[in-house]
Amino acid sequence: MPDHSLEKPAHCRRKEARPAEIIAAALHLFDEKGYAATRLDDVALRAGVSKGTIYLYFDSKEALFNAVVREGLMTALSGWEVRLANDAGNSSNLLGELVLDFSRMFGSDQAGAVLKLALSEAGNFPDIAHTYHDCVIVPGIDLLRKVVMRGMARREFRSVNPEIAAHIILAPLLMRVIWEHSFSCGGSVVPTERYLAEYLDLILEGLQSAG
Amino acid sequence: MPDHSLEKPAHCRRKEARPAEIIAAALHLFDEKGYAATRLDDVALRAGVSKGTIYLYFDSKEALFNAVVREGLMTALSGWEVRLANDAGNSSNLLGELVLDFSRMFGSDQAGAVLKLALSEAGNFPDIAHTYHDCVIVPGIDLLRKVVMRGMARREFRSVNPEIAAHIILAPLLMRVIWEHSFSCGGSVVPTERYLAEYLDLILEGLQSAG
Amino acid sequence: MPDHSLEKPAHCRRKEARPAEIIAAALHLFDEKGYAATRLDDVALRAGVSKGTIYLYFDSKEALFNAVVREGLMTALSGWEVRLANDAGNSSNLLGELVLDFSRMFGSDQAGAVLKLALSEAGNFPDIAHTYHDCVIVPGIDLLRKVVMRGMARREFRSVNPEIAAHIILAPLLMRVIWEHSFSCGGSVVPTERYLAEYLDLILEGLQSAG
Amino acid sequence: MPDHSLEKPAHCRRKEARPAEIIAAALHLFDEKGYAATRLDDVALRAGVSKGTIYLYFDSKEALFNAVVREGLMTALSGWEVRLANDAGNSSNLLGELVLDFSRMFGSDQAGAVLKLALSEAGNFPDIAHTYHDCVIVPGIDLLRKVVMRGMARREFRSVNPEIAAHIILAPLLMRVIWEHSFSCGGSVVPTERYLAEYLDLILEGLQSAG
DNA sequence: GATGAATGAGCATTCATTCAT
DNA sequence: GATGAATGAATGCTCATTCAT
Repeated sequence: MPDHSLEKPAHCRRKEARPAEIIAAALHLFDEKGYAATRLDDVALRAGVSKGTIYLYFDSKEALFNAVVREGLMTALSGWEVRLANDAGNSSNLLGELVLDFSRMFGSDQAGAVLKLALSEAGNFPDIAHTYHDCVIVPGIDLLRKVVMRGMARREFRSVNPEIAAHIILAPLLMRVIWEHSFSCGGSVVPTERYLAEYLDLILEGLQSAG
Repeated sequence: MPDHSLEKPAHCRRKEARPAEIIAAALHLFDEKGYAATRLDDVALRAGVSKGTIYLYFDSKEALFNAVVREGLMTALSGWEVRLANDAGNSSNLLGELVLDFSRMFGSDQAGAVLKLALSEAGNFPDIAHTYHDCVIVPGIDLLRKVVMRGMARREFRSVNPEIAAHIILAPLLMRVIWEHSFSCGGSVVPTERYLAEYLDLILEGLQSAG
Repeated sequence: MPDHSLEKPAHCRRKEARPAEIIAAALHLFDEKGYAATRLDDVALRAGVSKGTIYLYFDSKEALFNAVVREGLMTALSGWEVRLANDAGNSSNLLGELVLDFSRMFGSDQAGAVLKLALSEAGNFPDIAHTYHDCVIVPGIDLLRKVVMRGMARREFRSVNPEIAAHIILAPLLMRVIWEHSFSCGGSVVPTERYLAEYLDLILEGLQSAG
Repeated sequence: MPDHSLEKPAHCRRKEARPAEIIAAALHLFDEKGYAATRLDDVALRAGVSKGTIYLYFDSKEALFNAVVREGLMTALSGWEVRLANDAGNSSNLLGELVLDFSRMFGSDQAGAVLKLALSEAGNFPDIAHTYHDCVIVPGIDLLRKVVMRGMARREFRSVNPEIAAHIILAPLLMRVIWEHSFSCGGSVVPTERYLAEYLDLILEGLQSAG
């Protein structure tokens, strides 16, 4: 046990940090055990606060859950809209980089866990499912569709339904996230690098082959 | 009170059907509300039995959950191993039909719901996750890999990593199931027919294009 | 400890008796400690059931409180309306007997405790206060007013405002109940018999003196 | 931030007034919601101080409650002992004025609320009940008894038990206070003026009628 | 003195599980 | 076999109280 004699007592840590600490602890446990099976005592323990403290910042367990998911929404793909408008390069490269960005985003604990959570608990929290859908899925699909359309416009890609193509491109990325949060103990899956490379190869070939 | 002397007593009606009825009721509710949020009272109500009766057939709520998932495993893709060994046709068609079969399977309430359940509750029930993985996912991936390898062997498909390709082919199908069980209220998504057609087109193009 | 070996096990006692047993236990404790300070554990203990059993019969603590009060309403002064219509006797005697009846009613544990409860908790449970007012106070005042009016009509009583007179006649009776439920430990108050005799004497003198 | 250097710091404003402000806020809320249902947060809010400040002046919630009731005791009928000793007038008038004084006293928010409180919470705070009894009820009854005895001594009133008569005279006054604090929403009750007039008429007639 | 963030014991409520009928 | 009343451990939430600032 480290020596705390020089530190400030726990209950004096800055008020501003608390909500984030609690959210982080809650996200971890919600992801691990699901909403219903997570006890607020455990969240408190993990956040290093007492149970009552959670209620200083969140009205209820459900409100905490909401905050957890909403917090995860913010990490979205900012910057891509601008880049899409300006980038002069090849659409295949663009798509490849976008896919990599998605992968990085969901690879971080937070966004991946929130995705898993939103999908798992959608039945009990329709509002959250809706919010997640509108704030993460729809913009993601949008970005992909725009890249596909850009490729089609520039004759780099053959003619496909861009909406559906976007869904199909996104699916393996999301699936992989769910995978890792559901069967993580499974161990020896294909490493992300190789998976992405093969995946991009297949997708791009499918899109480009008109050429 | 009517005279039932000539009928079987009501509680003997379908003695053997009981477990299946309970499982069906449980699947419905587990799918709708998740494991933890489902009350055995509600399962009993929906199955038309008393709460105590559930315990005649299942040792505990968890045992019931196990039975629900295990029941869903049985519907798997039987027949395909044989067909793969004998079919002389074109691998693209074969893949197309296999994909259609997956889609039909998961489109049924049961298998789709079990997939959703297995993924959602994997964190709390590693055994179930493991079982589901071994009994559904692995065989499914196996089938797909074999078709891909068959296509490659017959020079119908270009050279890809068959394991990864199988995952990528499966992903949009699974994703779609999850989608429907999570955001079902969303309503106006792309219809399955169109989705599958575009999806097959993209995948096959990606696989074949070496030609 | 008595020998229970020949009795039925506790949880098999007849279903119909339970609510009444729980209500009786709750009334006792609500009266003694007030609504908020009464723990459902204690109610359960006193009723000889487990805490969960209370919830088989009542939706919540508040619902139990409602039932307790509503139960106390039923003991009202039935029979008096008929008697008032038929009795040919002297109004003073009639009033004396009615007062005695009130006193007996509120002297029983139940009605007195409910009166105390309804008054004490009126602030937090306006509905209950309202119900109590309508079902107990108003009919009680009504009865008294009718007797006063009867006495006035028969020239036995002088002319007073019957509504107000009824309130004033009732007040010492109610006050005594509250007294006993509030300062009961006080001990040596005036005995009920003497109190009622003096009270009736004063009241009747006040009413009759026109003569 | 404005410059307060010439003013007293805000938190020093009315240092000595604080306890009284807290007591007033507490009385209001205790009266409205009862002791148990009143949160110290709300008391603090209403008193315009922080929760911790309450503990600068009162050791505990119960201590605050004690202070609230004790504060209410002080407004008692001072001056009447002297008046009783000296007044040469008619006892009926004297009783009438005393009753009016009681009515005025309990009509003020404070004394009425404290009466209601003392009665409602007597079960949980026997000490307070005892104190209230000794400091308010007993002196009040005493005053009334003395007036009754004075009237009897002067042959203005007939012979009654003065102790019991005092209780009966007090009862409608107290009852009315309880009424207003319990069913206040009721609205259209008899106005105090009329009530008191009729009440005095009845009581005095009852006392005097020997004449 | 005054504050308000933090605490944690306490309580209402739920629900899987049992068992006498 | 089937029932459903009864159980009690588990858990979300509240609020009086404390104490570093």
